[in-house]
Amino acid sequence: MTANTNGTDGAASTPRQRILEAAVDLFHREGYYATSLRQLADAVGLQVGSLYNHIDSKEALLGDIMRTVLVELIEETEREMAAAGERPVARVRAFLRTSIRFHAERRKETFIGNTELRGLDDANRREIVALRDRYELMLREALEAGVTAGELEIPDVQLATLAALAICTNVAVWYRPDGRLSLEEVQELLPRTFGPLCPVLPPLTATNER
Amino acid sequence: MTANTNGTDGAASTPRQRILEAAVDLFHREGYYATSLRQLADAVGLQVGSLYNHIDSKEALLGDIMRTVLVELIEETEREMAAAGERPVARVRAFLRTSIRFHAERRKETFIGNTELRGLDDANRREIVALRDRYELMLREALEAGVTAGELEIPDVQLATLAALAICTNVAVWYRPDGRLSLEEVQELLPRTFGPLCPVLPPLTATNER
DNA sequence: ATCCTAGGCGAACGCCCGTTCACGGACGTG
DNA sequence: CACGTCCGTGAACGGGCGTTCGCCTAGGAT
Repeated sequence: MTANTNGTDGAASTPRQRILEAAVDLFHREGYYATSLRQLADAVGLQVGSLYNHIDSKEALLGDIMRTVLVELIEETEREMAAAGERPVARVRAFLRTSIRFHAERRKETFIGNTELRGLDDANRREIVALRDRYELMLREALEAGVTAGELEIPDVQLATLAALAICTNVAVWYRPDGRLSLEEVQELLPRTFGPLCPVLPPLTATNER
Repeated sequence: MTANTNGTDGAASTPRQRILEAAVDLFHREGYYATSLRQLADAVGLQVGSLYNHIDSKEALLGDIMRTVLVELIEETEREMAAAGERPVARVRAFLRTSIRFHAERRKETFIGNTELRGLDDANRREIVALRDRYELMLREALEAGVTAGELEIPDVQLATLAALAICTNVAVWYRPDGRLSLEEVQELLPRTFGPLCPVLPPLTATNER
């Protein structure tokens, strides 16, 4: 156990944080396997051996990045869905809005999280997959509740879950902060391409939608 | 120029075909960078040096795989859209059905095509990106035609294009031949999660839909 | 003033990588 | 039977990889 317990961000930039940031950048641009620890060391201005004062291994570094971003995604989504109230449609929309924003704002980390699963060993992979399943479940349950409440009409809830997640996840691939559409516009327009939401869009009263 | 010109499949299994098939398998399961030519040689029962009687380089092998699958995807889609007739909605649905089927049946190759772009050098990458842009354009033009014809109501055509492609591309990630739903069911149900198609589903007359 | 420790340095380790090449056998063609 | 071509063999190449380690110094605690 070398690496210290420095989690995300405290106050300034600890060496560990600078390493994590540079790793996110490199893993996103070049890919995990194509990135060497020597490149990473260069990027933070260290010798390659010194990295090991802050990380346990290259693979643990990838695991930490993926775990952190997934945990934060889940936490933010739980918060937003809770704030959206009880109505399933409002909860689904909160999920989608949060997902779109998160995948846009944290596109490097989320992209890594969706691409580099194969770089993890069994223990890490199982953990990440479990987190991802939990995230997927949050949407599926909201959709199911919508069907049960008669607010949504969905031929197959599992398929709808996969479709919605694909749309949101893909934001990390194409979104650019200086792109044609602002983040607010994307958050407003993109969910309209999700079928189950379309026919139900009008009946949602303004009081339940924040 | 070593490698012979053997394209896809002639009659039986030439060494080159066996190499391509094994490479698809390994690149899909382990990733391009994580796959070594020694693994590949083992998989086809050759020594590593012998591979070079059939390929130019590891990277050219990846490029060939990606190019082939994209070209076939475009050709099949063009054929199906042409067979669907002139009405934009029918053409959009043909695109989606073909895309879903192709990404299900060729999920290994298409997965590689969507994940390993970074493994290509500039020349190969430009070519692949150009093919992908062409594919995307086929859908966008059909959607635009639908809007112009008043058959589709789409707030932002580019966003809708990205969303639809994300849904279809993602099929390669989760589809299993022995899964809960048959390919026919997925082809029928998944497009219904694509918003713009929903309200317009009934008015399509039976004569124009094959 | 002394000690302790965190952490950077830089060399080294063993390993595996993609690629090359001289060699030799198999085999269809004249 | 001789010849040329195809192609598999197996060793070798240089280089980059992740990781380890002994050394040294700076700075806070006592």
